[in-house]
Amino acid sequence: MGNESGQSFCTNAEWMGRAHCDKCHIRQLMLFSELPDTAFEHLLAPIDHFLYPPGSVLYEAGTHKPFIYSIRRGMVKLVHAAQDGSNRIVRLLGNGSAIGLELLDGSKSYNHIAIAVNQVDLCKIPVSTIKQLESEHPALCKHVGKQLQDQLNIADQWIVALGTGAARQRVAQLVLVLEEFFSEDNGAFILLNREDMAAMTGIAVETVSRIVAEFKRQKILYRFKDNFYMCNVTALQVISHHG
Amino acid sequence: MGNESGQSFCTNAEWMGRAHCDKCHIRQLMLFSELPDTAFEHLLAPIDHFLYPPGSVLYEAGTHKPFIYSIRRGMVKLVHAAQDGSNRIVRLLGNGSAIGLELLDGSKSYNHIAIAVNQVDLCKIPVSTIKQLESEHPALCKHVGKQLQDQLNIADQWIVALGTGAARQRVAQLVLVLEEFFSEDNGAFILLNREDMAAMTGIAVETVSRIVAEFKRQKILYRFKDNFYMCNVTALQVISHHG
DNA sequence: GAGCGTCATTGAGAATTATCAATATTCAGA
DNA sequence: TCTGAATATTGATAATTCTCAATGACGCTC
Repeated sequence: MGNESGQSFCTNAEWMGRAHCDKCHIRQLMLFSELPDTAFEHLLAPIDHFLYPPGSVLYEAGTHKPFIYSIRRGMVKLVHAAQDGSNRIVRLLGNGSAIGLELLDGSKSYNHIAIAVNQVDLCKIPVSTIKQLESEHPALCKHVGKQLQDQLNIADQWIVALGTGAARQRVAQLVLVLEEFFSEDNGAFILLNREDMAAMTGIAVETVSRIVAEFKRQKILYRFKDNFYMCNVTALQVISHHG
Repeated sequence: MGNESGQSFCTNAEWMGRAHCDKCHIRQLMLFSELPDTAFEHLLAPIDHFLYPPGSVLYEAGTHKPFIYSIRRGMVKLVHAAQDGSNRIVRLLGNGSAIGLELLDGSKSYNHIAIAVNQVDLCKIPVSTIKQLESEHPALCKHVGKQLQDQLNIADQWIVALGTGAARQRVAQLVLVLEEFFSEDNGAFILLNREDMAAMTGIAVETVSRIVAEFKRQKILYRFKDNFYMCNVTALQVISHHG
């Protein structure tokens, strides 16, 4: 089931150096917002900064490397693998989200497989460092709680939006989620491959493909550049609510 | 959309008196486990103890009464109401779970409608009291985080088990969830009505009914007493994994 | 115990979706 | 630019599920 060899899954990850949280320009978006600069002066274990190419496995369910990850930029999918080999994508997380937090609650292993969807820029934080910072700065605990509450809200939205209604409604909702949470500055977003879209909505790949192709023909969804797409939000909202 | 009148939804709730957390015999199961008895000596706002009959609305989405609830005994469903009037049950929570925690993260209103499924025995805790206790006992924050992590795990399980696969598999999973988390001392559990089962699995009521009736005919599911049922776990597991 | 309302079950046909198979498109690398 | 592999689209049919409608079962009140 899990990988027992002990070697890293991420031989292709690029080490970007030691993280300098005190100088991090996006810290206010991250787990360590509101901690003072001085908090990072005497860390027992260092925080490292990595760049993972698309498709990298950040961690596997059942493994127990003592790290949590804070996503600086990029998209990560959390996958549940069933016994029969089928996969279900449970959550899609992006800039500012922290993953692997289950380790802070005494869980001995990760609950999901975490895979980079596009290039992912993240900080790898030892659990011991989090515990040290939490003991020195109780406010951190509230930020961990906020992360969890955010993810709970996302999970609820997932259940409601992607788990209810006909296939066309679900795909419309999925595109809306991508548009809302993962569009770039130019307003365009990466359209995931059909297999991933199927694994998010619980629909067969071919059905997803048919619906996406239909949206494209109707110009509700259109390619902007490369793998970036744009969509007609209003039209998709109508579809998602009625069919 | 929401109820704007300001009057309580729960005119039928029975007040069981002021809670005495320091003497609570199930405190170790609840939100306040590990807090010292002395923590409850000078509460600014009191914690009250209520008994709600089945079907009571504990709170409504969009409302903002400043209370969170700790379930001592009973089952509560968290419901998301869609614009079109359809409902989706997002989560089912029982003994020891806390609900309404979104208020602690600055959310101005509840995220769901919370409804008692059977008789529910709970403590109603003012948000100000939680904040007071949190400031005096930072450890409480970790317990809130644990609650959130637990609920996140439940939500993930919901997505995987009840949102994937054919109707028969989902209903089998649902019965297994009821058996695992909500069975009484005698091993029997309440079988929800078909409408609720449909709202949990995203399946039509009639389809749920057909499948439940089929399980009954196959003696995989059988009535124990009153509205309490028992099931053949092994058979349901086989169905849930294969069909 | 009869009547009544609510909920569960069943039936039949329509609509949706899955499955298997073929074709088209895209993209990376030679 | 060509080629091959991977991915996306489309077609045809089978299976599943939804919908509308009718019937049955159960508890409650009078």
